[in-house]
Amino acid sequence: MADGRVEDIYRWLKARAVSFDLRPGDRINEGTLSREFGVSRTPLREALNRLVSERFFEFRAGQGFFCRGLEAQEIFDLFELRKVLEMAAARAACERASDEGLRALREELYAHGLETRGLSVAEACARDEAFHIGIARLAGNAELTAQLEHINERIRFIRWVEMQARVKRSKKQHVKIMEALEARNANKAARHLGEHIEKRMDQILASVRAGIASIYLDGGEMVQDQVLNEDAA
Amino acid sequence: MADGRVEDIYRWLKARAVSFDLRPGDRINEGTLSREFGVSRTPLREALNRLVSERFFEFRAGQGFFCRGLEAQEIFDLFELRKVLEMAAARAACERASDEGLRALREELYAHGLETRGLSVAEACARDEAFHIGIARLAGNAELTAQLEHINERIRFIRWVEMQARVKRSKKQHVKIMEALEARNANKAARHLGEHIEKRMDQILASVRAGIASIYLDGGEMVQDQVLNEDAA
DNA sequence: GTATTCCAATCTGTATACAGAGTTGCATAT
DNA sequence: ATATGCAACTCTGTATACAGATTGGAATAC
Repeated sequence: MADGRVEDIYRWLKARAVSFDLRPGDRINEGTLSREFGVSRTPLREALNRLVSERFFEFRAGQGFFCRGLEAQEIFDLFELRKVLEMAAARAACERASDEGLRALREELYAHGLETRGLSVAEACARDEAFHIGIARLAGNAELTAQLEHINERIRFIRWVEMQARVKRSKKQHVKIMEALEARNANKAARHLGEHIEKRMDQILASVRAGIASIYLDGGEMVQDQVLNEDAA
Repeated sequence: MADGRVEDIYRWLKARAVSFDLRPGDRINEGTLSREFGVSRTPLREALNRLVSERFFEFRAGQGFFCRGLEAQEIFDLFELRKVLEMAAARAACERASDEGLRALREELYAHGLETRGLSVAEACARDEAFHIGIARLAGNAELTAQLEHINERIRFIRWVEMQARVKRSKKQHVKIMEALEARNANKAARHLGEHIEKRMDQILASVRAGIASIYLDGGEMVQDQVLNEDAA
């Protein structure tokens, strides 16, 4: 006993929900899913209940669990929330970050954060997230960091879709943000970050539409596995 | 079947965790607790799993569930996060709120939000939260509002402790915030809110200590049930 | 007196069983 | 041909059963 199966199921389900491998709005058949993972329904439902609290699944009494939807307004709100949190994190980092912390972030950025050719969309996105989470860590607020990580998971699919379309600016913007942080210029850091994250509703609508298309297009490869090969802008 | 017992257990457990009726760090005995609520362990564990994702309980493999701790650093981080979110909400509200929305908020504030004498700490805190959540609603970002509500639940116990000590300034500050919102002066609204929410670590430490004392002082009444009778400041 | 080891009781983690609600599909009637 | 009702099946929601882990305590050794 005592080995945590729930933890494994939880991660497996979350990964499938993040990537919409389970389609938006789909009803979860507990029997099928538990057989698929080789466990009973009990721990499966425990994992699902955790994910309900994290908004990756919905629960409707008498009907069971459903995969989260993919709605533009929700994504828009999450991007706005992310912007608020990251700008606050950058300001706090300018005040509080240790010099070693800043140096480590810069080194990581220059070592792995600026070259995306040959990477899959998922890998490139992970490195982008790593830089942004790195800033949040420097702000020294664990709750803010955790909340940001959660938001990243919820918008990750849309970020994959966007990233497939265009990578270009990200790298230059990251360098500018890093420079502002090292100069401990809170206003500049926050401004660059804000512009970097800001999305208009029409952009999000387009990405959501593209995302839905790719979810229901069974033939092709998954978005996150596409390999990037643009020249660095 | 089909009636959601899990939902009821979830609310019951959350209420007990919010008020530290279950003491910080306490191990949860599933058998005892399920008998106490009159259900089996299965739905109890489903509810607990939800609350693990919401940080009201911890889960340690092989040992089961534990009530959340009460640690000053976490509370401090949550207050800081709350400040960030509320200031952003106020700015957004100044831009986007409808005139009717603002009017409704003001009327609610003047009707029920300014008189605390005779109220219990829990009631006074609920009215304070209602005003702040009202601002967030005017900002029109459902994710931000939900996140703020969640933070409020996690810091509510400490707010009860604080409120028992002093009520005074809140009311005047609320009036000032309301006036800034109606003037759609984003900087002023954000500044007043920021000052209103800001806490120093030493204040939080004092409240946490007072809170822990009141949790383990079995004799007295619970903090949240104390009745306020100060003159309005 | 203190530390250690072993045993018993307890409790967790998961599977399974079961009851009730919902759904699907076929057969029959109009 | 369409609609309706009944029956079989499926799936959810919860209880219970059971195996393995953990904890607490007593007994023993030092």
